[in-house]
Amino acid sequence: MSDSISHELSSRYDPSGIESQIYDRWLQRGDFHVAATDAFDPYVIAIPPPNVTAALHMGHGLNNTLQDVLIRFERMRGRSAMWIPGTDHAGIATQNVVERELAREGLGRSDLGRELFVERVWQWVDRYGSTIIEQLKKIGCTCDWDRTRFTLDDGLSGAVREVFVRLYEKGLIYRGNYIINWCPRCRTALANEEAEHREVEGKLYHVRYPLAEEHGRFVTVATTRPETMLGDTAVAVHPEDERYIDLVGRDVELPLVGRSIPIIADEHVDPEFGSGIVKVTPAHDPNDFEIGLRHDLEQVDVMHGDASINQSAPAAYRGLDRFEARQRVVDDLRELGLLERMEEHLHSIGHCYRCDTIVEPRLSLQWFVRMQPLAEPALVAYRESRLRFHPDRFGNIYEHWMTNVRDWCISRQLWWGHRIPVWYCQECGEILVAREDPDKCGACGGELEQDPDVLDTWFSSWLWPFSTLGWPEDTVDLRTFYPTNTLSTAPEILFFWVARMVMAGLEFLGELPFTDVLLHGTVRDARGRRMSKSLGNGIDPLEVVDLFGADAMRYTLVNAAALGTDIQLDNEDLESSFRVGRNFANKIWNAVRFALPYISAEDLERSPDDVALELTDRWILSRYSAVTAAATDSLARFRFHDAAETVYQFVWSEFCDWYLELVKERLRGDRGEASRLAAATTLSHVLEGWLRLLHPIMPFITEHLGCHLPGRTDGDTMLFGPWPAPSREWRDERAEEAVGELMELISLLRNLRSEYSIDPGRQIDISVASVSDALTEALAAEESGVNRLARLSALRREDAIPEGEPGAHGVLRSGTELFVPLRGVVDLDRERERIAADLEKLEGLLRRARQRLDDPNFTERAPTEVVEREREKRRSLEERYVRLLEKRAAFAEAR
RNA sequence: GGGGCGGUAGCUCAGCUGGCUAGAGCGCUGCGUUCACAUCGCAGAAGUCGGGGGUUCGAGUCCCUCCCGCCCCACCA
Repeated sequence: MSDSISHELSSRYDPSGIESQIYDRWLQRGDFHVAATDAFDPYVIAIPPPNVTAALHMGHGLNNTLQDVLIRFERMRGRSAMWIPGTDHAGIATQNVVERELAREGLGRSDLGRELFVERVWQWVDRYGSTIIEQLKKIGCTCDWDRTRFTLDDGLSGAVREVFVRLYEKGLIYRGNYIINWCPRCRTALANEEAEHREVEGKLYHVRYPLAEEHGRFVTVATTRPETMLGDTAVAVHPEDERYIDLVGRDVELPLVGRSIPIIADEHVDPEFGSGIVKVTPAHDPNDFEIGLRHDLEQVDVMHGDASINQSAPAAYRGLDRFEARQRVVDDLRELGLLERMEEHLHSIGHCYRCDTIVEPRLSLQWFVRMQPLAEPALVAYRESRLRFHPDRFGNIYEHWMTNVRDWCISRQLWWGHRIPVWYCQECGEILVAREDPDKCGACGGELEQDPDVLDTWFSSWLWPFSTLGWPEDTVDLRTFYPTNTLSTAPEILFFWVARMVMAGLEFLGELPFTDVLLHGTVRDARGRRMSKSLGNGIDPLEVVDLFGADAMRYTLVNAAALGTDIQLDNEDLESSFRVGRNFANKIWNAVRFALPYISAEDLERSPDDVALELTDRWILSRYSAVTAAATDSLARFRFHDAAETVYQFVWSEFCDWYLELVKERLRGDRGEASRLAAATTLSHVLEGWLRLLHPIMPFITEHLGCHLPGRTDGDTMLFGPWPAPSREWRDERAEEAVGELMELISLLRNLRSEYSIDPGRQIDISVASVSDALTEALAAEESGVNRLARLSALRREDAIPEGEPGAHGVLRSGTELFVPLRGVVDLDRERERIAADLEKLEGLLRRARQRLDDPNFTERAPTEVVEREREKRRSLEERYVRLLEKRAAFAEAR
């Protein structure tokens, strides 16, 4: 029966077909859905909603694998694990995509008008919006798809509206004219965080402004944006700057423009920088804006929304793009002899995070959220350790941002998004902010017009952990699943999203939205560059899934993702990048394929405690127990890499390389029924156990093989555990010591074979003496296994190793000696060399051990167990040393 | 200008609270295909843990300093 199954399994693991079949089965059974009414000890993750425009990239692959590992792990541990999926409407990004599509038809958004355009975006979303959701399924994500949400659906829009109104009523939302970051290409305001500052090699222009009423005298100002001088309304010096104190109060004549502007004194000016005189453009620079307020200066905005020069500037510059205008201004200044000099200047300037256009700081009437009152509780939660970051260093970054938080510009001059719920009365100017759309002015009954702008995308995302659960309604879902537990995301959206969610959760629900924030590393290419569309160095996760399977990809990612570190993959050599995972899947496959014919449903049900365990069984059970504890602890602490590595080493190096090899003959019944039963029982138990340990990381192959174990069917699943919980009673140091020495013996014999070029097929006789108790026990239990693995024809126990006979010598750590007679083939010189080398190494170790133990500081101050370990080490080293000395003496005489 | 991260084998990286002879995978060298796996097995070579100083009985691990990469934040025009 089981034999026939094993024949179905080919010698190579081929994930294609298997994965989708298994996933469909899970879906059909509704295995990922958790109803609030049945929830037990919920464990909840809200997915970072990918943009609807997104296609899966490796960053998603990594992040969602990690979340799925956590969800599966907790689900197997018996908790109601619920993972809320969904997508983000991604205001700017999505509008851009659709505008590009329109452009190909030769249309602009204004050709359609607002309503048709938004209609068009919805069509696009309906058509492509679920792409990434389908892709997440391919990599095995077990989201509760029934709960899939979209930041622009009715429920979430309601939450956004409620929040806007509440904050407005509380005085935390206001409208005002301030300098914001303006993207001239997207033609919208951006938040501070949405302007990415990068160092750029620019120029610093030193320009002479002639003093009014004093011909031939100038002041020199420095600027990196000469075109903004068209909007200058003052020139400023530091109030204590001796050099210019006499100038304060006089006027200069603004070149090219011709208006007179005052020279003022302001603290902000740094007398050390440049000439110590600064031009003041209140409408185009945040500092100048502040200076302007202090000195009641006029604000002259010289640009249109697309950053071309507007009517406020002299005719010669109108209509020019800001960079053309810059060149023209510089040329004209030079011609007038007013350009004193130009120098190279490295400075950092903002770029639009969506289209990379250089943003223009610009005066603009926008809506803002007052952040400080929201930040305070968010800071306290962190300081009281109710909110934890992994790795914890991100806590500092969070704290710094929260402490220096600035108001949030939330209005966007776009059409795609949540319309700002504000109406302006056309008659009396009354401003209405309302939960329900009003039709007449409440004050005068006049006509109303709604604010044309929409809200920042993040203004809906920051509500995600509770808006997805039905807030502001008081739903069962909300009461059951909020707060969520873990948030996993990339560090770059710590401010955009994570920090703001914390603030929103505390403000609107009075409770943190999650307790643990996991910030994973960045996926990079072989040269260490971040993977990106523009560099074309990305890896398509679906291609990897097609080539090697989702399990191989997941294992590789998890294995590479040590907490807080970036991971490097080679986009030009996928095989080398994902080989680890692929090979491991194949190893698992073959281990099970080997085991299947020997185990039965009864073996699987029987407890190892109910059979006559032999040493090898006790050893693997002990190791299994230790590994399970370690892996469980690692997963609970977000140390995915450790968990993956621990189980990998156990499965490959201990279970496959040693346990399976040792029990082969027992499984065939060569050592009697009782022995066979113990082996089959232990094997079944441990095998299924580690399949479960691996399930969160490699869900498909483990589920597939798990369902092929005897007595198991497609109706069974690993999804709901149980998570392995081997008895602590199985920990057996004695067995680990004995089998450990057995492995040491076999390895040494293999080493000698290799060193002496003994034909691998040839069986040899060896002798052992001074055999330790542990090895005695191991040999009693596994002599035939040793004979097979080391290819021995005989293993003779002697009182002493024969002296003077030609052969190879070795001493194990315990002091056990072994001798391989090499009649006729031995090379005496070679053996002397080998012994000398061993002696030298031992001498070094022994010297260090003795030095330590001779130092009373060490024996008195170090913990007793450390001292004890050191003594044991010295004892072992001395014993081996002495034995080897004897060998050397014996060889000295041998000819 | 602040803040942070990294520098461990040829390559990519582990090494969490200081304590067995510093590990893994890949690569490399040699050997090995009779029954789970060549996507394999066995054995091997390979490391001044970036440099220097300090704390300690003991430092890859803690402190200082320097060098070399990288990142984040910041209103030096």
